[in-house]
Parts: sequence; C-alpha cells; structure tokens
Amino acid sequence: MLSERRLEVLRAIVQDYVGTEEPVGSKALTERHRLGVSPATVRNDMAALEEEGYIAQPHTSAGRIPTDKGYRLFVDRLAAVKPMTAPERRAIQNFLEGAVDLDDVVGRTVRLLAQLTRQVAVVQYPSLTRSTVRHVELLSLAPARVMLVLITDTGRVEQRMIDCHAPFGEASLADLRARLNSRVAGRRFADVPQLVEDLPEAFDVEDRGSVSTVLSALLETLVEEREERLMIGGTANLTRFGHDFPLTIRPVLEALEEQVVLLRLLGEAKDSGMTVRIGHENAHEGLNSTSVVSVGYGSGGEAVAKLGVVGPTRMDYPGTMGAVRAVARYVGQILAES
Amino acid sequence: MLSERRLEVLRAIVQDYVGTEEPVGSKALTERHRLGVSPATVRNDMAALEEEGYIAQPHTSAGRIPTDKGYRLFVDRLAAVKPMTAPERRAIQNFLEGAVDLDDVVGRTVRLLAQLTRQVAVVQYPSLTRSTVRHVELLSLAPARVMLVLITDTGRVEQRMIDCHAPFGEASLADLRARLNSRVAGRRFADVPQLVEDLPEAFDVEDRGSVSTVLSALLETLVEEREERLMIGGTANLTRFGHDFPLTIRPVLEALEEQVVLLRLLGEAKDSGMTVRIGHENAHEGLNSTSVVSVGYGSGGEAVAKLGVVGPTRMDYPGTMGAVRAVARYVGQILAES
DNA sequence: CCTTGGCACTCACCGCGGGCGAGTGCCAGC
DNA sequence: GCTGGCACTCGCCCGCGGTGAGTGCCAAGG
Repeated sequence: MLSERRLEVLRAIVQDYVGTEEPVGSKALTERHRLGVSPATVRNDMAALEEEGYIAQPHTSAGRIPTDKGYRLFVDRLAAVKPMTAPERRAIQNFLEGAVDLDDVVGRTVRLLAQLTRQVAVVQYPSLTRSTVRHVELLSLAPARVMLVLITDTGRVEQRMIDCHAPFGEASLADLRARLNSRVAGRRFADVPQLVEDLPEAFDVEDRGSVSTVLSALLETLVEEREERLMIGGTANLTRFGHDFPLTIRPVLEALEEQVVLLRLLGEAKDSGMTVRIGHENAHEGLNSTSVVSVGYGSGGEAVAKLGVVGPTRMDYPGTMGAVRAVARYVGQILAES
Repeated sequence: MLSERRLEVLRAIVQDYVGTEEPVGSKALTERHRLGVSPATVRNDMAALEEEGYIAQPHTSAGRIPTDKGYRLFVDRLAAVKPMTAPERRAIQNFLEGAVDLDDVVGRTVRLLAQLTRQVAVVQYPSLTRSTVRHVELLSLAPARVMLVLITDTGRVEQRMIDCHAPFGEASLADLRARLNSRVAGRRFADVPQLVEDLPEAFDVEDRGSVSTVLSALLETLVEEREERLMIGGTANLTRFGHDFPLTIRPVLEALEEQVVLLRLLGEAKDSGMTVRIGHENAHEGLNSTSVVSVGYGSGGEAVAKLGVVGPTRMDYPGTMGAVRAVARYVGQILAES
C-alpha cells in the first residue's frame, strides 16, 4: 500500500509530465508542487513508485514518466473529472442545437469533441437495436424489388434493397407494411425478431416466400456489429502526438480506418458510466500507445450508443473526461428533443 | 524550346527522384539511364533546366529535384498513363463486384484506390443532380411530419425529414406521391425543379402550403455542393509522405477533414478526362505540397461523380493515373449493372 | 523509522571541428 | 556541341569534451 504522500508524488508527476511532455525529476517536482518535503525524500518515493511499476525512467539518470499502470492509478484514485465551465457548457449546447438532422448532430458532435479535447473524436450513431421503431416502410421499386426503410425514434434512417424472387403484389406489400408497423411501431428494435416471427403465416402461400425474404432482410439489418455506424474526426490532432510520431501515428491512423476495430473498441467499454482504457489495456495493438475515453449517451436513461476520444496516453485525463461527459450529456438532450 | 535530350534528362530526373526520394546528381543519372552522354553534358542540361525553372537544388552542391513546373511538363509531355496489368484488372473487378449496395461500392472503391496507389483516396458519391430519378417516396411519420426519400438509378438514397405546418392528409400525400413520380421518374434530377414547378396548383387550397413545403424541401436537397457526399480512406499512407512530414502532414489532414475543401478540389477538375493538379496548382494552401489525380466516373457515357487520390507531388504519376483510370472504369461498370 | 543534506556518478544533450564525398560550375580541348 | 579535368562548395557524419539535470547511496538528525 502506498502512503498518501507517495500518491501525491505520483499525481504531481502525472500532472507535470502531461503539461511538459518531458520526464520529471525530483527537484523540479518539489519546486512546482507544495509537497512539503525535500527532493531527497521525493527521490525515495520515486524509487518506491518505480519499484511498484507506476513510473519508469526512459534511461538512467533522466526523470521519470508515468507508466500505463501509473496513469491507471491516477485516473482511478487521484483525479476528479473536471467539470466544464458555464461558458463552455453554453457553447456546447449552442453548437449542438443548430443541427438539422441526425447526420448533422453526429457530425457536429465529432467536430466539437475533437476541438474541445484536441484529440481524435469517435461518435457512434444511435444503435438500431437499442432504439425504438418509429416506422418501417416498404417501397416497391420494381415488381420483384423492394426497398426496406427503417426509421428510429432517434432519427436514424437505414435503408436496404431487397430482391424478391417472385413479384410482390402492391396489395400484399401494403398488407405487409400495415401488419409490420402495427406489430413493431413503438417497440424496441431488439424485440423485432420475435415480434415478426409468425408473420408469414398470415399471408397466402404464394406470397409467403417474398414475405420471408423481406423479413429476413429486416433481421439481417439488425444484426449487431453490422448495423453500427460511426463517424470520426480530428485526425489532424494526431500530429501533436509527440516528437517521434512517425512510428506512433501510423498504426493509429490504420486502426482508425478500420471501423471494425473502433466498434470493438467502443464495444469493450462499459455500457454505463465512463470508461478509460489506457495504453496496453486496449486490445488492438496499434492503439497500445493511446488512451481511449468513452461514454454511453442516450435520449433517456438508457444509452443508445457511445462516443469518445482517442489520444496519447499522456493526456489531460480530468479535462478530457469532463469534455466527453459533457458532450455526451448534451447530445442525449438533443436526441431526446427531436 | 528544350531539346529532345533535355526533356529526356528531365524525365530521368523525375523518375529517379520519385524512386529514391533523394536529389539526383549528374553522375548517378548517366549511370542509371542510357543517355549516351557524359555527366558533364548532363550538367549543362541540368543548368538549362534549372534556368527554365523545371528543376531546383535544395541547397548548393546537392542534386536536383523537380519543381512543380517540372512535374507538370513530365505529366503533360513525357509520361504515358501506365495501364494496369491483366491480373491487376481482374483483381479490381473481383473486389468491386462483391459489393452489395452503393455504400459498399464506394467503400470498396476507396479502399481499393488507397491500396493500389498507396495514397489517400477520395471517392465522391454519384451526384444526385446528374443522376436519374428512380423513385421519390413520401412517408407520413406523424400528422404534420413527412419523410422524403429520393432514390437514384445509381442506387443512391437520400432522405430528409420535413415538418409541415399543417397536418397533411394521407390521401393528399398519396396523391402528391403519385403525381410527383409520374412526372419525375426516369428524368434527371437536374430537371426536377422545372418539372414540379406548377404542381401545387393541382391541389386544393388547404393542401397547397404543405405541398409547397415538401417541394421546396425536395429542391433544397438537390442544391449542388450541398447534395454531394464523399468518402476518403488511406490516410495512413500519409505517413510515408516524407521524412520531415510533421509539418507537411498536418495541413493535409486538416484539409482532408473539410468536406467542402475536397468537394471544391474535385469540382475544379475537368468533367471529362483525367485531371492532375500539381503542388501549388491546388487552390487550397494546405495541399500545396500534394498532387491530386482525379477523374470522372459514370455508368454510361456521362460522368456522375469523380474520384481520385491525393499524394505527395513526388508520386509515380503514370502508375497513379493508370490505377485511378482503371478503378473509375470498373466502378462505372458496376454502377451500370445494378 | 522517516527525513534530510551531501556527494559522487551517470548519461543525454549540445556545440564544435575536421574529414568525407557527392555534386557543381567552369574551362580548355577535341 | 560534347567531353574530361579540376577546383570548389557544402551538407552529412562522427568523435570530442563540457554541461547539467537527475539519480542512488549514505550518514546524520529529528
């Protein structure tokens, strides 16, 4: 167990290192923080902290830098989320309120987050499966070609083309549309599969094939991990990553291009509350030198999707967490209003 | 006017520099190319080329590198587009044919282009205004709330929520839908405005307001520069930009995040044929050290959108142009089939 | 037992200077 | 107009020592 003062020393190291990006030594520490002890004492504490794996020195006779484990302790026990100031909150709200549709909301959110945190922002679209059905539409584009349109209460619209093997009569289609909507409207998408299970039975034999085709297309659209969409922004902030970043930035950019990786990344985070994944805690190798701060957001009590930022492990955790939380909160509000 | 041999020297310089990324000297040139003259002669030629502004030396007593003007001459007169090999063409076709819908086509195209050219790829969605109307749908989501869905023959689907001030009856809506489609289906989106101009007159006074609202929303959706969408990929390739790239890469990433900038960039390119914009020829300052190779693509004879790549001015122009042209051709085919 | 000042040691960083060599421009000769 | 020769330039590399921040250890004091 680390003494109170040693924790204090760790906190000071993290803060200084995040600020200066340079290894911090014992003397500098005592000068910049009121620790009330001499550099020699701090040195002892540092040796202990290093022993425990919370800090490390890049090379002998240099200052210390926090390890992933050190940041972890800092985040868990030493740091409080830094709330946004009133003007900041107002700015966030104003900026988000101008949005005209969901794409716009998500787009604005990404830009806002990137700007506030000066890091890479990732925003997931509200998940279909966790949203409620507002409307399901079927359009007949050609005799055997139907377009399926799903509309959620969060404003998300997903469409999909379906090729039926046999022509689908206009009347049958209208019938299916009506039955479908009466069953699922207002229900959660996650419940749709069992709600429509027995629907083909209500139709004539000749139409059953087409009905099944449409329904299975509907179910496919709802398959998790396939229905998720997201938007990223602020990649230009990667250039402020560090000095040696050619090697650091490359895998990060590559990871960010893989939607699958990002979705998994957000998927790994807790459903409620804020999640911070530091350095090697991230499963994806390319993100081993980054930290990911993410949080769920939603219109009501329940989260419908997640958003977050990706930045260097050496980041301002309290500030970043504050920004992420605030943005998530306001996005939720906006979604609830629309 | 430059002699034949001097052009040959310029070509050799461009080729070597693109290959090695290092300033090329007279001796190395004669060794790697069968110029049939001595280094001294090449030196004279180089002096002349420098005098004319086609090449420059980074510092005294270093080799020469091509200037933007030099690349321009190279592209215009010294290089032939390098056709893809048969296996490459087959690979392109196979890769694109697996696509299930337009998003997928565009996504695959971006990845393909990025991979083939090892540069940043930009692909525009088929422009609405240049496409043909397949279907226009109106959905009533709430008494005074209508969703407009536009579907093009290229598979693009655009939707938009409309708030009518007065409730819009289901019958009137169906009427509008039918009239709308009978007028515009199969026509070009660009012609839609005049085709629907007098439509409100066919309706009862009480519905005219709502009809106008819907129509003006439809027209807004078609406004050029607002209806354009695009996808980019391969930003990780920016890390192979050069050695000193922290400063180079930053503005490029920033430019790539601004859809407006990219749309303008593609908009500046010729509608037909391939366009190469080199270095400072690009209006946007952040892209002054990049070249943009773009070309229109379309299902028929006419281009419905553009695609291209963004890379360092020091790029393999013949190869890049070949890849861009080939991909555009196959994307066009795929779109025509669907 | 913890803290502290002192002290010797380490080692990355910086600036300097010389040698190297690719590359150049010029010139005289063919 | 081409060529070989030649002197010159100048960026790059490398080894050098000085500097200083930072460390670990130790003996003394609360």
